[in-house]
Amino acid sequence: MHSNKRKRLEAKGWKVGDAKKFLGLSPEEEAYVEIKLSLSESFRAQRLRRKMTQSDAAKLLKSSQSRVAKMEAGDSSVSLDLLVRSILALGVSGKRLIQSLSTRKSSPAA
Amino acid sequence: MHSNKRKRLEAKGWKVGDAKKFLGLSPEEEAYVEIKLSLSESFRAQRLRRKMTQSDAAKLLKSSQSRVAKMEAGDSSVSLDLLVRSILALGVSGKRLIQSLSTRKSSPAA
DNA sequence: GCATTATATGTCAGATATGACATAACATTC
DNA sequence: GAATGTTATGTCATATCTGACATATAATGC
Repeated sequence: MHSNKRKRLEAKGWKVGDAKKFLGLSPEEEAYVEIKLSLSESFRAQRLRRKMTQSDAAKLLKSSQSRVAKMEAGDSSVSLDLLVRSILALGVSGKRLIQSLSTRKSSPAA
Repeated sequence: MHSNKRKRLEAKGWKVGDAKKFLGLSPEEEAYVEIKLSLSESFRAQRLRRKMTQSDAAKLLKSSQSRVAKMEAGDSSVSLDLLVRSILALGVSGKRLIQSLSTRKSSPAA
């Protein structure tokens, strides 16, 4: 694993440092986690771009501040469905959502 | 709505023809459905490319033939998570999965 | 320092997705 | 048209996700 990727994951609380578990992830598990993290970061970036607080976003999404925090933290209790629907609800088009998956640094599509 | 898109959705059992409900979908709801359909079709294409039956795929995914059928039918009971994890489990890389979302005809990214 | 605001973490009852099963509908070969 | 193989549809108990709440931990301004 490249160190910058490791850093990204550690920063999200995946505890890569001491986790045989993570290091043992199969390629498909790793790709899945990367897609989720990428969406998490997209969501946060879009929320901040719109100068919304987590509570503002929660209201828009008819969710709660705590769930928004978990979404942005890449918490394992958050589904891809919720992430995708939330990003779309912020006004990002399907096209741009997908572009963001392809164009990010350390992208799952890299 | 373009007639080719309508055709795609009708073919998947979304009953667009008589559905005010669908025609009334907001842009984000429509984008979400399009992403799901796109993944459904990707999954089926990949399964067939590997010359697997739905039962073969179910075994690989530790799921069931009926759920695979629902995945491919774009059934609303199937999550994005399951679709994405299943496509990855067939051996498609994260990169190619995302590319397929961008490059298809009538893509959600179009 | 201490309010105030924003974000993070833990828990849980209710909602939704899941694999499994039964069975139906289609297709292909004989 | 019977047999066989494949895919589709309906249902259900269990597993997983969800919003909500409480509360903790930053961060910012005074």
